[in-house]
Amino acid sequence: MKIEDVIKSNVEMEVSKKVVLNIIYTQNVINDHFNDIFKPYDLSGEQYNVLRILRGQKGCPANMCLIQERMLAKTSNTTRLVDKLLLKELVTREVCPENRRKIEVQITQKGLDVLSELDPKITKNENKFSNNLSNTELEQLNELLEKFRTKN
Amino acid sequence: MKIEDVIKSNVEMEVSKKVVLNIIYTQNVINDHFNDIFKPYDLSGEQYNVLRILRGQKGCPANMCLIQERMLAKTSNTTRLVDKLLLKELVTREVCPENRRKIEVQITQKGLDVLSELDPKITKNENKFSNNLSNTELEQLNELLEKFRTKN
DNA sequence: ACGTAATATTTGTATATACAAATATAATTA
DNA sequence: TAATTATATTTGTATATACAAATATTACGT
Repeated sequence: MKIEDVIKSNVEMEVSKKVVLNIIYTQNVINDHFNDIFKPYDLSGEQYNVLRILRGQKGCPANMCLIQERMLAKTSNTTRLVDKLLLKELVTREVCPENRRKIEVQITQKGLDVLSELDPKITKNENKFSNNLSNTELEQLNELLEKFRTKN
Repeated sequence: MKIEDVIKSNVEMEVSKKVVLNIIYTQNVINDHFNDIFKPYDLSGEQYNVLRILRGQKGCPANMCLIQERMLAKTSNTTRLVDKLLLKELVTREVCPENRRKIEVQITQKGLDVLSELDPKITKNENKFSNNLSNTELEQLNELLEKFRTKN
Protein backbone atom coordinates (compact mmCIF):
# COMPACT_ATOMS: atom_id res chain seq x y z
CA MET A 1 0.00 0.00 0.00
CA LYS A 2 1.36 3.39 -1.02
CA ILE A 3 1.83 5.94 1.74
CA GLU A 4 -0.65 8.31 0.06
CA ASP A 5 -3.33 5.64 0.46
CA VAL A 6 -2.38 5.03 4.07
CA ILE A 7 -3.05 8.63 5.03
CA LYS A 8 -5.78 8.94 2.35
CA SER A 9 -4.20 12.03 0.90
CA ASN A 10 -5.78 13.40 -2.25
CA VAL A 11 -3.17 16.05 -3.00
CA GLU A 12 0.16 15.60 -4.76
CA MET A 13 3.06 15.32 -2.32
CA GLU A 14 6.77 16.04 -2.64
CA VAL A 15 8.81 12.85 -2.74
CA SER A 16 10.84 14.17 0.23
CA LYS A 17 7.66 14.44 2.31
CA LYS A 18 6.52 11.03 1.14
CA VAL A 19 9.76 9.42 2.27
CA VAL A 20 9.51 10.95 5.72
CA LEU A 21 5.91 9.82 6.17
CA ASN A 22 6.80 6.42 4.78
CA ILE A 23 9.59 5.88 7.29
CA ILE A 24 7.44 7.03 10.21
CA TYR A 25 4.54 4.85 9.15
CA THR A 26 6.68 1.79 8.45
CA GLN A 27 8.20 2.07 11.90
CA ASN A 28 4.68 2.22 13.38
CA VAL A 29 3.72 -0.96 11.53
CA ILE A 30 6.88 -2.75 12.68
CA ASN A 31 6.28 -1.57 16.21
CA ASP A 32 2.70 -2.84 16.30
CA HIS A 33 3.89 -6.30 15.30
CA PHE A 34 6.67 -6.39 17.86
CA ASN A 35 4.31 -5.21 20.58
CA ASP A 36 2.09 -8.18 19.82
CA ILE A 37 5.07 -10.45 20.41
CA PHE A 38 6.12 -8.74 23.64
CA LYS A 39 2.66 -8.44 25.13
CA PRO A 40 2.28 -12.01 26.49
CA TYR A 41 5.64 -11.52 28.23
CA ASP A 42 4.53 -8.22 29.77
CA LEU A 43 7.47 -6.49 28.12
CA SER A 44 7.58 -3.22 26.21
CA GLY A 45 9.78 -2.80 23.16
CA GLU A 46 12.24 -0.67 25.05
CA GLN A 47 12.35 -3.11 27.97
CA TYR A 48 13.20 -5.84 25.48
CA ASN A 49 15.84 -3.59 24.02
CA VAL A 50 17.50 -3.19 27.43
CA LEU A 51 17.52 -6.96 27.94
CA ARG A 52 19.05 -7.45 24.50
CA ILE A 53 21.80 -4.96 25.32
CA LEU A 54 22.51 -6.66 28.64
CA ARG A 55 22.79 -10.07 26.99
CA GLY A 56 25.21 -8.54 24.50
CA GLN A 57 27.47 -7.68 27.44
CA LYS A 58 28.12 -11.39 27.94
CA GLY A 59 28.31 -11.33 31.72
CA CYS A 60 30.03 -7.96 31.91
CA PRO A 61 27.78 -5.56 33.85
CA ALA A 62 26.44 -2.51 32.06
CA ASN A 63 25.96 0.89 33.61
CA MET A 64 23.08 3.23 32.81
CA CYS A 65 25.12 5.35 30.39
CA LEU A 66 26.19 2.35 28.38
CA ILE A 67 22.62 1.12 28.09
CA GLN A 68 21.37 4.57 27.17
CA GLU A 69 23.85 5.05 24.35
CA ARG A 70 23.08 1.66 22.81
CA MET A 71 19.33 2.23 22.76
CA LEU A 72 17.59 3.18 19.56
CA ALA A 73 15.46 5.83 21.26
CA LYS A 74 18.10 8.11 22.69
CA THR A 75 15.69 9.77 25.10
CA SER A 76 14.55 6.62 26.88
CA ASN A 77 14.51 6.78 30.63
CA THR A 78 16.85 3.93 31.46
CA THR A 79 16.39 4.19 35.22
CA ARG A 80 12.69 3.49 34.99
CA LEU A 81 13.06 0.78 32.37
CA VAL A 82 15.54 -1.04 34.60
CA ASP A 83 13.15 -0.53 37.54
CA LYS A 84 10.46 -2.42 35.69
CA LEU A 85 12.83 -5.22 34.68
CA LEU A 86 14.03 -5.48 38.27
CA LEU A 87 10.46 -5.98 39.52
CA LYS A 88 10.11 -8.87 37.08
CA GLU A 89 13.48 -10.27 38.27
CA LEU A 90 14.89 -10.14 34.76
CA VAL A 91 17.90 -8.03 35.83
CA THR A 92 20.00 -7.25 38.90
CA ARG A 93 21.22 -3.83 39.88
CA GLU A 94 24.09 -2.81 42.16
CA VAL A 95 26.13 0.27 42.92
CA CYS A 96 29.57 0.00 41.29
CA PRO A 97 32.21 -0.27 44.05
CA GLU A 98 34.95 1.44 41.99
CA ASN A 99 32.80 4.44 41.13
CA ARG A 100 29.82 4.85 43.37
CA ARG A 101 28.11 7.14 40.85
CA LYS A 102 27.69 4.21 38.51
CA ILE A 103 25.14 1.42 38.61
CA GLU A 104 25.94 -2.08 37.45
CA VAL A 105 23.05 -3.79 35.70
CA GLN A 106 23.13 -7.43 34.71
CA ILE A 107 20.65 -9.78 33.10
CA THR A 108 19.53 -12.75 35.23
CA GLN A 109 19.09 -16.35 34.10
CA LYS A 110 15.36 -15.69 34.08
CA GLY A 111 16.00 -12.73 31.76
CA LEU A 112 18.16 -14.87 29.48
CA ASP A 113 15.43 -17.52 29.37
CA VAL A 114 12.82 -14.96 28.34
CA LEU A 115 15.12 -13.73 25.56
CA SER A 116 15.72 -17.30 24.35
CA GLU A 117 12.00 -17.81 24.12
CA LEU A 118 11.56 -14.53 22.26
CA ASP A 119 14.46 -14.97 19.82
CA PRO A 120 12.71 -17.22 17.29
CA LYS A 121 9.54 -15.12 17.39
CA ILE A 122 11.51 -11.94 16.76
CA THR A 123 13.48 -13.49 13.91
CA LYS A 124 10.32 -14.88 12.36
CA ASN A 125 8.73 -11.45 12.45
CA GLU A 126 11.79 -9.75 10.96
CA ASN A 127 11.78 -12.30 8.18
CA LYS A 128 8.06 -11.91 7.51
CA PHE A 129 8.80 -8.31 6.53
CA SER A 130 12.14 -8.93 4.90
CA ASN A 131 10.97 -11.82 2.75
CA ASN A 132 9.15 -9.30 0.63
CA LEU A 133 12.53 -8.07 -0.58
CA SER A 134 15.52 -9.74 -2.17
CA ASN A 135 18.86 -9.67 -0.39
CA THR A 136 20.12 -7.00 -2.75
CA GLU A 137 17.07 -4.88 -2.02
CA LEU A 138 17.55 -5.26 1.73
CA GLU A 139 21.15 -4.12 1.44
CA GLN A 140 19.99 -1.25 -0.74
CA LEU A 141 17.36 -0.25 1.79
CA ASN A 142 19.97 -0.18 4.54
CA GLU A 143 22.28 1.97 2.46
CA LEU A 144 19.52 4.39 1.52
CA LEU A 145 18.41 4.80 5.14
CA GLU A 146 21.98 5.38 6.29
CA LYS A 147 22.52 7.91 3.54
CA PHE A 148 19.21 9.57 4.38
CA ARG A 149 20.38 10.12 7.96
CA THR A 150 23.74 11.64 6.95
CA LYS A 151 24.75 14.52 9.19
CA ASN A 152 21.56 14.46 11.18
CA MET B 1 26.66 6.12 10.28
CA LYS B 2 25.90 2.45 9.93
CA ILE B 3 23.22 1.02 12.20
CA GLU B 4 25.75 -1.37 13.80
CA ASP B 5 27.75 1.66 14.96
CA VAL B 6 24.63 3.40 16.26
CA ILE B 7 23.86 0.54 18.61
CA LYS B 8 27.57 -0.29 19.03
CA SER B 9 27.01 -3.91 18.15
CA ASN B 10 30.10 -6.05 17.85
CA VAL B 11 28.41 -9.17 16.53
CA GLU B 12 27.42 -9.93 12.96
CA MET B 13 23.73 -9.26 12.28
CA GLU B 14 21.28 -10.62 9.73
CA VAL B 15 20.46 -8.06 7.07
CA SER B 16 16.76 -8.52 7.94
CA LYS B 17 17.45 -7.51 11.53
CA LYS B 18 19.60 -4.61 10.40
CA VAL B 19 16.82 -3.25 8.21
CA VAL B 20 14.30 -3.36 11.05
CA LEU B 21 16.66 -1.58 13.45
CA ASN B 22 17.58 0.89 10.75
CA ILE B 23 13.95 1.85 10.12
CA ILE B 24 13.20 2.20 13.81
CA TYR B 25 16.32 4.29 14.43
CA THR B 26 15.81 6.49 11.38
CA GLN B 27 12.27 7.24 12.52
CA ASN B 28 13.63 8.22 15.94
CA VAL B 29 16.11 10.61 14.35
CA ILE B 30 13.41 12.17 12.18
CA ASN B 31 11.14 12.46 15.18
CA ASP B 32 13.74 14.24 17.30
CA HIS B 33 14.19 16.86 14.58
CA PHE B 34 10.47 17.43 14.17
CA ASN B 35 9.99 17.70 17.91
CA ASP B 36 12.55 20.52 17.94
CA ILE B 37 10.42 22.34 15.38
CA PHE B 38 7.16 21.78 17.23
CA LYS B 39 8.44 22.56 20.69
CA PRO B 40 8.32 26.40 20.49
CA TYR B 41 4.70 26.05 19.37
CA ASP B 42 3.85 23.77 22.28
CA LEU B 43 2.70 21.10 19.83
CA SER B 44 3.45 17.40 19.77
CA GLY B 45 4.01 15.57 16.52
CA GLU B 46 0.63 13.89 16.69
CA GLN B 47 -1.12 17.17 17.52
CA TYR B 48 0.49 18.67 14.41
CA ASN B 49 -0.67 15.66 12.48
CA VAL B 50 -4.28 16.26 13.54
CA LEU B 51 -4.06 19.91 12.48
CA ARG B 52 -2.62 18.86 9.12
CA ILE B 53 -5.49 16.44 8.57
CA LEU B 54 -8.07 19.09 9.50
CA ARG B 55 -6.55 21.59 7.08
CA GLY B 56 -6.72 18.91 4.38
CA GLN B 57 -10.48 18.84 4.91
CA LYS B 58 -10.69 22.33 3.40
CA GLY B 59 -13.51 23.60 5.60
CA CYS B 60 -15.37 20.32 5.73
CA PRO B 61 -15.56 19.16 9.37
CA ALA B 62 -13.88 15.91 10.31
CA ASN B 63 -15.16 13.42 12.84
CA MET B 64 -12.98 11.43 15.20
CA CYS B 65 -13.05 8.29 13.05
CA LEU B 66 -11.88 10.15 9.99
CA ILE B 67 -9.00 11.74 11.89
CA GLN B 68 -8.03 8.43 13.45
CA GLU B 69 -7.84 6.57 10.15
CA ARG B 70 -5.66 9.24 8.56
CA MET B 71 -3.12 9.30 11.36
CA LEU B 72 0.21 7.55 10.97
CA ALA B 73 0.04 6.05 14.47
CA LYS B 74 -3.16 4.07 14.28
CA THR B 75 -3.46 3.78 18.06
CA SER B 76 -3.43 7.50 18.81
CA ASN B 77 -6.08 8.72 21.20
CA THR B 78 -7.82 11.27 19.05
CA THR B 79 -10.21 12.48 21.75
CA ARG B 80 -7.37 13.61 23.97
CA LEU B 81 -5.33 15.08 21.12
CA VAL B 82 -8.33 17.17 20.08
CA ASP B 83 -8.83 18.17 23.74
CA LYS B 84 -5.35 19.64 23.82
CA LEU B 85 -5.84 21.47 20.54
CA LEU B 86 -9.16 22.83 21.77
CA LEU B 87 -7.48 24.31 24.87
CA LYS B 88 -5.06 26.14 22.58
CA GLU B 89 -8.01 27.33 20.44
CA LEU B 90 -6.54 25.70 17.35
CA VAL B 91 -9.70 23.68 16.64
CA THR B 92 -13.44 23.77 17.32
CA ARG B 93 -15.53 20.80 18.30
CA GLU B 94 -19.27 20.25 18.05
CA VAL B 95 -21.72 17.39 18.19
CA CYS B 96 -22.92 16.51 14.69
CA PRO B 97 -26.64 17.39 14.45
CA GLU B 98 -27.39 14.66 11.88
CA ASN B 99 -25.78 11.92 13.94
CA ARG B 100 -25.33 12.80 17.56
CA ARG B 101 -22.77 10.04 18.02
CA LYS B 102 -20.36 11.92 15.81
CA ILE B 103 -18.21 14.90 16.67
CA GLU B 104 -17.37 17.57 14.14
CA VAL B 105 -13.88 18.93 14.48
CA GLN B 106 -12.65 21.92 12.49
CA ILE B 107 -9.41 23.88 12.39
CA THR B 108 -9.67 27.55 13.42
CA GLN B 109 -7.98 30.51 11.75
CA LYS B 110 -5.48 30.47 14.59
CA GLY B 111 -4.77 26.82 13.78
CA LEU B 112 -4.31 27.62 10.10
CA ASP B 113 -1.93 30.44 10.99
CA VAL B 114 0.20 28.12 13.12
CA LEU B 115 0.37 25.62 10.26
CA SER B 116 1.36 28.37 7.82
CA GLU B 117 4.19 29.35 10.10
CA LEU B 118 5.29 25.72 10.46
CA ASP B 119 5.07 24.79 6.76
CA PRO B 120 8.42 26.21 5.64
CA LYS B 121 10.21 24.81 8.70
CA ILE B 122 8.78 21.34 8.08
CA THR B 123 9.66 21.43 4.38
CA LYS B 124 13.16 22.65 5.16
CA ASN B 125 13.67 19.79 7.58
CA GLU B 126 12.32 17.20 5.14
CA ASN B 127 14.70 18.53 2.52
CA LYS B 128 17.67 18.53 4.87
CA PHE B 129 17.31 14.75 5.06
CA SER B 130 16.22 14.17 1.49
CA ASN B 131 19.01 16.25 -0.05
CA ASN B 132 21.37 13.44 0.86
CA LEU B 133 19.67 11.33 -1.81
CA SER B 134 19.01 11.81 -5.50
CA ASN B 135 15.43 11.87 -6.76
CA THR B 136 15.80 8.35 -8.09
CA GLU B 137 17.07 7.15 -4.73
CA LEU B 138 14.14 8.79 -2.93
CA GLU B 139 11.67 7.06 -5.23
CA GLN B 140 13.56 3.83 -4.71
CA LEU B 141 13.44 4.24 -0.93
CA ASN B 142 9.68 4.77 -1.09
CA GLU B 143 9.21 1.67 -3.19
CA LEU B 144 11.39 -0.46 -0.94
CA LEU B 145 9.55 0.66 2.19
CA GLU B 146 6.18 -0.02 0.60
CA LYS B 147 7.34 -3.43 -0.55
CA PHE B 148 8.78 -4.13 2.89
CA ARG B 149 5.36 -3.51 4.46
CA THR B 150 3.50 -5.79 2.04
CA LYS B 151 0.75 -7.80 3.72
CA ASN B 152 1.57 -6.49 7.16
C1' DA C 1 42.34 20.64 51.07
C1' DC C 2 38.54 23.49 49.27
C1' DG C 3 35.60 25.06 45.92
C1' DT C 4 34.11 24.29 41.32
C1' DA C 5 33.23 21.62 37.43
C1' DA C 6 32.19 17.25 35.39
C1' DT C 7 29.93 12.86 35.39
C1' DA C 8 26.25 9.47 36.53
C1' DT C 9 21.92 8.70 37.89
C1' DT C 10 17.35 9.75 39.75
C1' DT C 11 13.17 12.28 40.22
C1' DG C 12 9.35 15.28 38.82
C1' DT C 13 5.97 16.65 35.60
C1' DA C 14 3.36 16.93 31.60
C1' DT C 15 2.06 14.55 27.72
C1' DA C 16 1.58 10.43 24.74
C1' DT C 17 0.74 5.51 23.87
C1' DA C 18 -1.61 1.16 24.25
C1' DC C 19 -5.50 -1.03 25.13
C1' DA C 20 -9.70 -2.36 27.59
C1' DA C 21 -13.99 -0.95 29.30
C1' DA C 22 -17.74 2.25 29.52
C1' DT C 23 -21.11 5.31 27.54
C1' DA C 24 -24.16 7.21 24.13
C1' DT C 25 -26.62 7.13 19.96
C1' DA C 26 -28.38 5.01 15.83
C1' DA C 27 -29.71 1.03 13.00
C1' DT C 28 -31.57 -3.48 12.65
C1' DT C 29 -34.60 -7.14 13.52
C1' DA C 30 -37.89 -10.10 15.75
C1' DT D 1 -41.81 -1.03 19.33
C1' DA D 2 -38.65 -3.41 22.40
C1' DA D 3 -34.51 -5.76 22.37
C1' DT D 4 -30.27 -6.41 20.16
C1' DT D 5 -26.48 -5.10 17.49
C1' DA D 6 -23.47 -1.79 15.47
C1' DT D 7 -21.15 2.57 15.45
C1' DA D 8 -18.81 6.62 17.52
C1' DT D 9 -16.61 8.46 21.09
C1' DT D 10 -14.92 8.88 25.84
C1' DT D 11 -12.77 7.36 29.99
C1' DG D 12 -9.62 4.66 32.90
C1' DT D 13 -5.24 2.75 33.80
C1' DA D 14 -0.66 1.46 33.31
C1' DT D 15 3.34 2.44 30.99
C1' DA D 16 6.44 5.25 28.02
C1' DT D 17 8.40 9.58 26.31
C1' DA D 18 10.46 14.08 26.62
C1' DC D 19 12.86 17.06 29.09
C1' DA D 20 14.22 19.84 33.07
C1' DA D 21 15.79 19.87 37.62
C1' DA D 22 17.73 17.63 41.58
C1' DT D 23 21.03 14.66 43.83
C1' DA D 24 25.26 12.21 44.53
C1' DT D 25 29.89 11.22 43.63
C1' DT D 26 34.29 12.03 41.55
C1' DA D 27 37.84 14.83 39.26
C1' DC D 28 40.21 19.05 38.69
C1' DG D 29 42.36 23.54 39.52
C1' DT D 30 44.39 26.65 42.57
